[in-house]
Amino acid sequence: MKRHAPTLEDVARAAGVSRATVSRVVNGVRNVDPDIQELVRHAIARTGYAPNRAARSLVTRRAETVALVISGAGDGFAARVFADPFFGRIVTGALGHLRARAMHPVLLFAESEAARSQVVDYVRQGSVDGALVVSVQGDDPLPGLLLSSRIPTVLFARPSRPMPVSYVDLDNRAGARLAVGHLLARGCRRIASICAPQDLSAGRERLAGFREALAEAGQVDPPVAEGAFTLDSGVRAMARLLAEDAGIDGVFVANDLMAQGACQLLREKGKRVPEDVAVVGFDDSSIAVTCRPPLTTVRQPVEEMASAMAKLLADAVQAAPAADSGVLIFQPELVVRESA
Amino acid sequence: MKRHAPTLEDVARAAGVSRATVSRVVNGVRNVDPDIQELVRHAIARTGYAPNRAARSLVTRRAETVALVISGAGDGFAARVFADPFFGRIVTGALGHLRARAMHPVLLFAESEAARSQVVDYVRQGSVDGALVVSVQGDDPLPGLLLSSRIPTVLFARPSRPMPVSYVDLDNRAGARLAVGHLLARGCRRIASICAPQDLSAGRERLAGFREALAEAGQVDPPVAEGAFTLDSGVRAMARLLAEDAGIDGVFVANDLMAQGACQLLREKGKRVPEDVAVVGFDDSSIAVTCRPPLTTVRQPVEEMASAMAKLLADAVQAAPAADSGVLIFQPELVVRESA
DNA sequence: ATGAAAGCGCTAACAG
DNA sequence: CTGTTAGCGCTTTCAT
Repeated sequence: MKRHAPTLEDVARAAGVSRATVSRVVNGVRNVDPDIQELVRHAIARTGYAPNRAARSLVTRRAETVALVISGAGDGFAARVFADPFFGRIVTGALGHLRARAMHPVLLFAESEAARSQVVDYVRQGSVDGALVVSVQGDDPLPGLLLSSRIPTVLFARPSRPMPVSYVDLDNRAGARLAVGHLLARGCRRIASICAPQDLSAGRERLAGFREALAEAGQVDPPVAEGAFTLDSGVRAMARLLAEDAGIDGVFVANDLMAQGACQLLREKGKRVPEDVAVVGFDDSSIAVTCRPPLTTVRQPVEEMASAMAKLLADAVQAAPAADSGVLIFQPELVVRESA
Repeated sequence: MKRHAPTLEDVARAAGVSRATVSRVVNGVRNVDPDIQELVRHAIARTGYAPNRAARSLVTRRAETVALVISGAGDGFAARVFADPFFGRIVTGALGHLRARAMHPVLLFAESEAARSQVVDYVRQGSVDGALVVSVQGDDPLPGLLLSSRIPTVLFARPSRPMPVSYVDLDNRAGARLAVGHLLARGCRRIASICAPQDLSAGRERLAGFREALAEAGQVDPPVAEGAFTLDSGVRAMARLLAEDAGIDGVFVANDLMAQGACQLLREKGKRVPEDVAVVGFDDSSIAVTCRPPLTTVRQPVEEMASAMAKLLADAVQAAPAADSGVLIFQPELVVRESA
């Protein structure tokens, strides 16, 4: 048995041609005699050859790989990410586009200072050609680090502090207005909100849209409680809201997971959803369907957005090292189910 | 501005030493004069040098990276994976160990034939030193492919067909017996099960343990319905069970997600949990806590198992190419909450 | 259309 | 303790 994996050299010898020819066949470069191609393919199959990525990457200066970084913080971060279908949609969307471009996606978690710098090292070492990053935390230092390392980067959602970087985002303000409009239309008179962390651009925008729409309808200073995107935090926020004003008859919640939490608490407090309190979520994640009752929610076209993100990155990688940044804003859509 | 990233050569020049010396400093090899070390470190910082992974990997024949492959099938596979906290626990556990060994985890999805062969290519190209694989599907061809590519591999759970590969697993049979024992002890007389896919070893073992324990207590041929680990399938399986025998007063469900589905259906049918029907889940995932009522469940020490898996792999990578396979079996534990 | 040869950036003997 | 040197496996001009 051979010690090492077969190399181009081995295949060349087996086929009786030069390394260069085998390389051409492997890479599908034309200008190779069909007969010889056949010969080489045979030799490849016989030897069980697989190109060595490191060697190739060393000369092409390409890894054919992009990082998909989920950046946040706290204990059990990975566990939390895996409890939220939202990320599954992002991964699905990005995968679709990357597979087509024959780019390998590599999922990385940056949940701590140490992990973050490991991620930065990883990309700086040329292991990937670029990074797609999803921050769950406001003021995430990662985009800045990546940017100053001159790594092609595309963010999901606008960075909390302005910087020259590409990103895709949802028109969050419009989403909130959609939700409030629906609540108003079904006759709610006392509307509250469980908002997202305010250090996140999306969190601020959704709250701003909520307040604007409500102000236009004449309700000022509505009850608001902040959650952290988790189910638990939704339960607690709803409890606070009820304590503040027991007469609430409509709630706009900044994501589906917290909306599910709100529904749970409401039921425990003897309130019927939507008869006593109508609830509108955000994201249209799979939870919206499995929740009891199924959630009326603001649909974010996550898969499309993630796919666009991948496309933006692929373009940036292909182009000059410093391609100019692109921004893509998507429009939300209201999906009416039973909770409101 | 420089065209390319700085290389060892650049740093060496800047520090007035040879490439080898810089390399030694970078890799923490001793035998380097402290003063020179300082000098070199300075030069590294000034130039913003980061070692090129491809070049290093080419000579060391190490990628310092392992793949964590989640293998299954079907549309929206990634989405389903991200809806199940179980995987989050695996990732968390594996990450802990890998980070300590300065190994980079790369999460890969093998949800289709095409994706699977991409994964195999990826590992065969030497992009990773080994693979940790979690199959959600019986008869997964991936372990076999990896094995015949002579890639160090460790599986989560026993492969459906015997093969010389390392794996960690739970004593699933014991877990089922724990659950049945509890149901029996609380007085259930008519116990059913929502089992997992029977092409999975874990599915077969849990069902076997269930039947054994019940047979010993004198209940033969209990009602059984198969689910697919998803919430939806749990709902449907529970409906079938009830249709078959309305007198069921206890259910052993093969995972928490399906148990949640069962609880939902039970409630809709006007049955109280646990008063009318007691439900025991499996895994002790985060769902067990957030479910209403919180689930009594069989705890699987997933994080520990995943960590052990990573350790097994790291050892295999360090050792000879063909280190002998190791098998580690963990014991389950019953966690009593409110559902039974 | 094919081959020869020059590196890509790094590590690891081997000298000194 | 430090420098010199020989590749690792591959792509890519440049000849032929």
